[in-house]
Amino acid sequence: MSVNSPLGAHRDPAMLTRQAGEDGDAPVYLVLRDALAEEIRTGAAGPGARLPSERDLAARFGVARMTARKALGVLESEGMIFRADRRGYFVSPPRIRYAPGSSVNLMRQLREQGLMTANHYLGRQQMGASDWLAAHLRAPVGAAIALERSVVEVEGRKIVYSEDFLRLDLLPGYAEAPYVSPMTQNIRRNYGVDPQPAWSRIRAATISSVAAQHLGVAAGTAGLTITHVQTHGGQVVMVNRCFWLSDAVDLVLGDAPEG
Amino acid sequence: MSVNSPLGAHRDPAMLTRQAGEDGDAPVYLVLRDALAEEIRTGAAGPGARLPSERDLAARFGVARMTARKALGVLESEGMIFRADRRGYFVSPPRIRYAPGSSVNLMRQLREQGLMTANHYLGRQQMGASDWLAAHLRAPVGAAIALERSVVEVEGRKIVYSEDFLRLDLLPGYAEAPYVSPMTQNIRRNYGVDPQPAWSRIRAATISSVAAQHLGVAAGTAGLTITHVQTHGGQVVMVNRCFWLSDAVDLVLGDAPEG
DNA sequence: TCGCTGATCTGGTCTATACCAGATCGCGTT
DNA sequence: AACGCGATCTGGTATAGACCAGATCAGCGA
Repeated sequence: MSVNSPLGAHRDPAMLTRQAGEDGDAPVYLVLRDALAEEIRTGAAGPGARLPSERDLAARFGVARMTARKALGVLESEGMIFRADRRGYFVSPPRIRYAPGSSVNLMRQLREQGLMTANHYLGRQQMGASDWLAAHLRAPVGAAIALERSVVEVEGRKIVYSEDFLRLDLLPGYAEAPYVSPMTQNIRRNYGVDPQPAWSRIRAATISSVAAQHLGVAAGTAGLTITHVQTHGGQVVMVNRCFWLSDAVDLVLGDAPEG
Repeated sequence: MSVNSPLGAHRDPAMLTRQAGEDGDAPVYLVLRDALAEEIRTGAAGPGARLPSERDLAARFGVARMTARKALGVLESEGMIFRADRRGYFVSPPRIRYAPGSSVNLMRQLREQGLMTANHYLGRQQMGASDWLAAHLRAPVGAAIALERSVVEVEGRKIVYSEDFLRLDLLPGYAEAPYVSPMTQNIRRNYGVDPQPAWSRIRAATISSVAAQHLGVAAGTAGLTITHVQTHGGQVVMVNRCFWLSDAVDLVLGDAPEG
């Protein structure tokens, strides 16, 4: 779809004037949201299609740019569209499905859904355990930790920023070995440690600024933070923390049917 | 805490001027966010304490009201504060913990955390299955459904709006009987049906306008929508859909330690 | 053809102002 | 003490304008 998209074309700028009847006292930005949602739903604009710019929409619907921006923000937080920093707004593809409780790792789950995926490895850092990390690893503050970072791209969009924290004292030789994916399998085979899922936490909040940077979204973007803790023999071996763009995913527990 | 809170008092309005050094080119609203976050963290303002108004903050920090509002919006989406419609902003209590996979029902989980809770029953409606409902219930469109609605209040704040959809053809006599809580137990004892959790879906999105209304928050507020499907003998008996204010809860899978 | 460059487009941020409606609080009456 | 009413405070919405920096793209030069 070009910038001259069908969305909003041939529209009477006055149509968004509040009517005493139908829309009652609904805010203008919600009326505009509904109009856009309807056009996305019925229109020829499929997933990935570009929406008109904020300024375009504002002009066509006869509202201020900030009002159009707010309407777009609602659609974004509903997951119907997503924005790419300074490039525009696009119609969202269907949410991918991810079962955080499953033993099948993320990349494999994605491939089983027939999605085009890429795993961008961002490198390794060695560090001492922070307060947060020490509490989660049940290790002393300052314990030697390896941090592996990566970004997962699905259908051309980066949607997950992942951090793996590994206890080096329980994984002798890890610091000298190269990165191998998938990580759990690598550890199981080469380090005599069999990490088992202990517990996970799902939190809806803005993603960290580092994550936002790597995902190419504005700081303060809404997301899901999922923390996985894996143990072996009563000891926490690794903690995985990943930041998801919240509109990209449905979390599934149990055997959900397709769709 | 009164409206004349310590937050932001005795502050030099010029302090938010962008510095070439420390803050680099961080947006003003993020600088203000950090300042407020720091004061909340270190200050005497405990959970439930009221923050200064948007206009107050704007004046004290020397920024426009919309900028102060944006900073507050970030803190809200991070879960550090929450807003009550037209009443002000308040420091958030710690997130409650909810294990959606547990067989223990929500109210009991809350009580086990020592929280003050209330379950507001909103009444019953009888209806025909919509497209969405028919798909989830694996029932024909228009099938007879009972809808039970309720709101859960924790520590004085309404944080969950819940809808239970029940297949009346599988629960003879339900339509004539009064509402009994907890629902699953009621059904198990009185209708010869033993609902078992089949699958659940967790989605981060804005909550529905109906939910927003019942929770007393602005339309378009960010939330979590959790859908539970329960079956008996291969048939879907009930579907529960609840809307959580996303800053109020941590979802837990497995045995997470305290804190 | 390739690579650079500058114009242009886009969202991101920020200001200043205005009005509305719900929530609250104080004051006066009963 | 209880009630009612209005002033005031609050966030919610909306406008119009402005500037910035990253992304993009057309066109030019090597």
